[in-house]
Amino acid sequence: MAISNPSIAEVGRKAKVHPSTVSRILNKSFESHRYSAKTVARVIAVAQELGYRPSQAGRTLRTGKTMQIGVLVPDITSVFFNQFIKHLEKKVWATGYRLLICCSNENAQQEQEYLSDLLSRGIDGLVVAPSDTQSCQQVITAGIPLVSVDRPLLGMTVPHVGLDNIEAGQMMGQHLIEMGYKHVMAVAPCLPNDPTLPQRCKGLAQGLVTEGAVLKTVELPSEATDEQLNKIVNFATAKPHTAIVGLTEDTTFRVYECLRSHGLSIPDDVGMGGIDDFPAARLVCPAISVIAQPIEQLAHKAFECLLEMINETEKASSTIESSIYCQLSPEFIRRESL
Amino acid sequence: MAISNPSIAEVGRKAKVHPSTVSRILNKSFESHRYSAKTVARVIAVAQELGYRPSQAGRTLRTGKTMQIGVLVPDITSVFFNQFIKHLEKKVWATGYRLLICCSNENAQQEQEYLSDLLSRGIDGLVVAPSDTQSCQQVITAGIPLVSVDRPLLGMTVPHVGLDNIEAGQMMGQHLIEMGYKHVMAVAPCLPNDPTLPQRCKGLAQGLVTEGAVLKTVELPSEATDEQLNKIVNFATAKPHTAIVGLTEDTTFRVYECLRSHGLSIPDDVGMGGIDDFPAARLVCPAISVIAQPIEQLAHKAFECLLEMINETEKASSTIESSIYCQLSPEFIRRESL
DNA sequence: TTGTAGGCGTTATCAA
DNA sequence: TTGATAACGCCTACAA
Repeated sequence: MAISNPSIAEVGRKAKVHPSTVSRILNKSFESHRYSAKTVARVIAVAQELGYRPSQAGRTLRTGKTMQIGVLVPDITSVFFNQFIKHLEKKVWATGYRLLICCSNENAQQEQEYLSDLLSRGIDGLVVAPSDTQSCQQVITAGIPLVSVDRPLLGMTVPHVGLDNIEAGQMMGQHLIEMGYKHVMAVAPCLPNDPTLPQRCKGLAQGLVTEGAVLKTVELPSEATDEQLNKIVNFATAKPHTAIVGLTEDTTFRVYECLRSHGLSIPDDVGMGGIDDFPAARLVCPAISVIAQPIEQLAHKAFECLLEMINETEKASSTIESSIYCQLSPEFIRRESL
Repeated sequence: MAISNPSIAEVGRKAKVHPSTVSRILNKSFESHRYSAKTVARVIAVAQELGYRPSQAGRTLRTGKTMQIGVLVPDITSVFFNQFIKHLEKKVWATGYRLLICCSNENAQQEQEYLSDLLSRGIDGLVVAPSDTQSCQQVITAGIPLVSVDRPLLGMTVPHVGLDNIEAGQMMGQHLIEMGYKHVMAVAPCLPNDPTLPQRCKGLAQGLVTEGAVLKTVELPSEATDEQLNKIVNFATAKPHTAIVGLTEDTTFRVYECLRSHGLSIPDDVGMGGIDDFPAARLVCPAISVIAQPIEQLAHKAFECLLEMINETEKASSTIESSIYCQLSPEFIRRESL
């Protein structure tokens, strides 16, 4: 029997004042109403004594605001989104908002349902790393402030905060040629709706500007077959000056695991690098050189952007200049594998 | 300007029926009210057309249920809680509930505030891995169904689902003596309120039953000083047949990193093991032998237990037999470091 | 300095 | 087979 929380009415009854008085005192809204210090003290005391806690449901119904922000990411177990959420949460909490975290598992239908549910529960804004192009349409239609992170929603004038993936690829490519690698294989996860992957590839190609450099791209499914793994190993051992680049933390992890299980020596037999950093990359031996994202900055920018939109929609000034497209610079972390 | 969703009233207006009719049709609550197929179809069509979405706030105010479940963990970035949440979420979603995820950062005050906030927003139940002994008191007082996971709330008759930590320690200890190790150091994080750590130690001691076996325990703060790290290295190199056991994934990671940076060879110079598994443990070379938890099962049991309590409190049958204490068995994963 | 009344969206109870 | 009404807890324009 969930003990029903005391309402504003009960506090008022016990303090011998009208509920509205309680509301104003507890919310410190004294613009047009000033109360005697005695009353204020009494009301606060009673509220404390009764353990009064405002009902968000009531408040939301009245004000239309939930003070909740939705976050939809494709995968909550990846280090990147993990950290992102952690930073976002810290920032968000400080402003009184709370996070409603959702995980689409890279599944378009699940994403749709999740968003629909969020809209139903009520959110004041949404931060999304979309795994589907269309799922956010309903959020836009509902007029809820929206920011995409990591993966942009191409052609949808939604503000975006993410990595400069071209630059990330270039950085890696340039380092590769500096180290004398010529044959490079980029390994990508099978995510046709993730526009960051072709961009990273494109950057990689742009960075690999030297006589006879070759870039090959291959997709590695989540449950890779021996055939697919062999393809990578064959590439790695076929020629000298060969390097493999994982385009995401997951692919980097799995490729590294594969190369090692085949007894290949890194970086002697083959070079190895990755885009996105993760703890294991520095623990393994040889440690893996990676391109890291400024995750905290990403989270901060995304929330600042969202907050601005929320405040604007409140003022109904609707200066929908929502063409913010923020690209942050990556950082190369040199370790031992390249 | 967040477009206000159509309400049940607007659907009713357009479909020429009373709001309550809409409500019952959309909720399929036809026990005492049967409507003509024509009306039903029309209402559903209009709802669809208008893009009607029920307002959780209104519903909550009326029913007292939020269909939200709080999850409070000390650290969202640890692999263990990560996976736990992932599994929990999948299970919870299927029953119509949603997760409100909170991260206390091992901070008692933050935990208090979080819980207070959750109570204010309204949750139908709470799954908590407490980092403080008292913070859950307010949840109990509020009469909200509660289950602790991982870390039990000692002496508080709150249902618990967690690992059999004694058994986990024993398993590790037994393997240690089988492999001929005699001098063992257990490395723990500085978490005085985590009762699983002493239990893991206790089990370890119980497992180390052999002539001349020695168990030493040391705490490793989050930002370890050189002195603390040297202490570990000195222990590792002082005598033969020495092994180090990380009591959590974090300590295991850091100790391994430290041993390696000091050029120690594992397992030749020193053995290394850990309680709790994590991806990096199998990627490093030598791979780390660990005790793994049945995380998915943990999440399932915890939710089943919570759901039962929620349904019971609803029926107000209040058979508060809440003395469930569920301990799951660990699994030893032999790799190369021991 | 305090009170009053209305309504946010929903559903349960009662009536027709 | 359908409708009317009240109430959940809160906030706020308006009145005293």
